[in-house]
Amino acid sequence: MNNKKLKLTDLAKLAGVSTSTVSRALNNNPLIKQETRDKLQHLAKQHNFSLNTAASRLRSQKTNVVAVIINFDGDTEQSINDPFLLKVVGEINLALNKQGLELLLSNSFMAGDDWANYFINSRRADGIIVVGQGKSPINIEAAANAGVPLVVWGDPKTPSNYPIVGSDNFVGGRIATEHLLACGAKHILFLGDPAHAEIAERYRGYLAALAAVKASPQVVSIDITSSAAYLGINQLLVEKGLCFDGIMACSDMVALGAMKALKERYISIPNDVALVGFDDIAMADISHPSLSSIRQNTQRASVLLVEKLLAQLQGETAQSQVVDIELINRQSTKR
Amino acid sequence: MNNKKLKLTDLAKLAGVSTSTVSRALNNNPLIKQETRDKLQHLAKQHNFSLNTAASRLRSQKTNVVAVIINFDGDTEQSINDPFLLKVVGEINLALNKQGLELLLSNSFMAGDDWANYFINSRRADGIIVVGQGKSPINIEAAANAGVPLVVWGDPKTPSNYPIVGSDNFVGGRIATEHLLACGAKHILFLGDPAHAEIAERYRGYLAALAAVKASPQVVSIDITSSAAYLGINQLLVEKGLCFDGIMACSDMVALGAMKALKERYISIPNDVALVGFDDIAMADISHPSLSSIRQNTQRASVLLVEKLLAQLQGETAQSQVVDIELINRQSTKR
DNA sequence: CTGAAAGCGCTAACAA
DNA sequence: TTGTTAGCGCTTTCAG
Repeated sequence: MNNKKLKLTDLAKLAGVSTSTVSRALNNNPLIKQETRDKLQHLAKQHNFSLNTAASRLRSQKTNVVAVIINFDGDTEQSINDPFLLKVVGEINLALNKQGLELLLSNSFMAGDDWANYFINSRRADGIIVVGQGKSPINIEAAANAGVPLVVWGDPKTPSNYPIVGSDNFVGGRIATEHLLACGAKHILFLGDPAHAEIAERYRGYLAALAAVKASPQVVSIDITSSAAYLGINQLLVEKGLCFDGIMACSDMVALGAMKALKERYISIPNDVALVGFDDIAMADISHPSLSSIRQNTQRASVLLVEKLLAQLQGETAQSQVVDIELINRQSTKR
Repeated sequence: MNNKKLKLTDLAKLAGVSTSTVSRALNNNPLIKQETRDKLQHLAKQHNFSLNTAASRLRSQKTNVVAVIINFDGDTEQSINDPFLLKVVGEINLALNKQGLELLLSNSFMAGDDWANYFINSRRADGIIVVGQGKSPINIEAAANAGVPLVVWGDPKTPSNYPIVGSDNFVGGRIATEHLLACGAKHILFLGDPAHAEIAERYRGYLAALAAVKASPQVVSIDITSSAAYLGINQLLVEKGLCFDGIMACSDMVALGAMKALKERYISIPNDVALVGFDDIAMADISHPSLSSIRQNTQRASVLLVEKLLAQLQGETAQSQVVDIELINRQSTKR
């Protein structure tokens, strides 16, 4: 590092041009002749010069930063360790980077309840991506109503005044259940908490598939964690014995927890109980038996989230949008 | 949101004091009488006022932001999806937040090679936390040499001019291997790539444990992913048959991949092959059989990383430090 | 304990 | 196509 941090003025002097020319050149402003731009950009690199983002943000009222909030419910054990949510964050990071945007990772601890104020008024970020609807959307709604550019990963069918991108959870729940039925399951359990927005839709899909064949539903309502699933299935087996032959789990982590409980009792998967998860996390493929799952196209969703946020930053409006889902058929449902 | 974003001047007028007083009050400067401070802070809340971070960063030359770089090797498939690294990031986020610092999530794509320039010169962040040493530390070294406040999650025994916090990987590798030996394993495989800094130490620990009982080592060098492990073990079984009775895996994901390959061939775990992983991710407990593993105290490490970074920001120096590890004994090594 | 005033480093309107 | 210049909103020195 040099003794002294250069500033734009210094670079301008070195190059024998004005500061505005350097500023424009470094920002790739087409007003500046290509040749001049190249020369100045090269000079900047040579001298290890970087624009002071604080100054340029102050001046331009624009940060090129997007805040990403992982929106957990207060009362769940689902946490920052949840592999699926983290995968989504990772892919949002990539999608943002491709647009030259940076990611400020945040959570309700830092941001409090007034997201508009914390992120936007304070010029910490230009917009917000919320990962997960949670059970109560009041913070999201408040921010959206305050006019904050904001998009949400969640269930796109939820009525809202902000764009939600996510899978068609209803269809996901339905095809998962239909697949279990096709595998011969008659008594299919729904494992998950239908109070949660996305899971509620999966549950509706499950109900629809069962209704079509006049089968009756059975819910084991548990927190979205492996261990809750493990304990829930264990308890059910103790109390009622093997009263089911299929499980539609609300997530892969939940499915894997259930699987463990079954395997410990030597209940054969898929022969005695067939199992479908949701998310298609890496572990679904590596578990034994491998877990059939509904794959969510998180990569596409991330790109869409960023696009819709950019649209809002440019004053346009954006709509909720559904991304594809796909049933991945693995050993846990093969007969 | 109000029609107009308030600024400090406006708030000062409203309160009938000077801007400096408001600035000090909001920054909790003890120069200001407690009563005045309370009054002004309350007023700010009432009017939904937030300091403009861009302006204050420009003026104070301080961002209160820490960049976190997930440092993958270019030639690995290990990715942002790796559950362990993401867990570390999550815990760093918490530790930073507790100190009032924010987390800018970054990667080599955005930051390029000159981290000092990209993050510090540009005033994007005050310091850097690097998660993972990677195979080549040149970017880290360059940044440290440039005087950037920087800490690394990695192997603390690596000689370096920057503080590294992490587990004693040598001891981890040794006690894992000793545990396998104690379970009766004679031919223990090391599954992982010893070219990687942290894994190299685990490998040394493995060698030391074997040397103590005059057992001979056998390495299957693979990329740090489940599928590489699955393929690697599969191939070994095809080519040489079951020529081992224990596996010391360099990570849980790797162990789980190996486990799948074994289970598919009806090789009993732990009776035919005992298995220990590293990291103790959530899946270790939920796999069947559950996976014995070396737990790394990532929470403690995160707190230390942040402390050491803060020390550097205050001009002090900080040393590398080891955090505890713990063998978690589960079914994959029970005999 | 509080106020006045300078200036952090950049961008963009306006001028040339 | 480039230069001149004002000012973004805050913090902090210096003065009281």
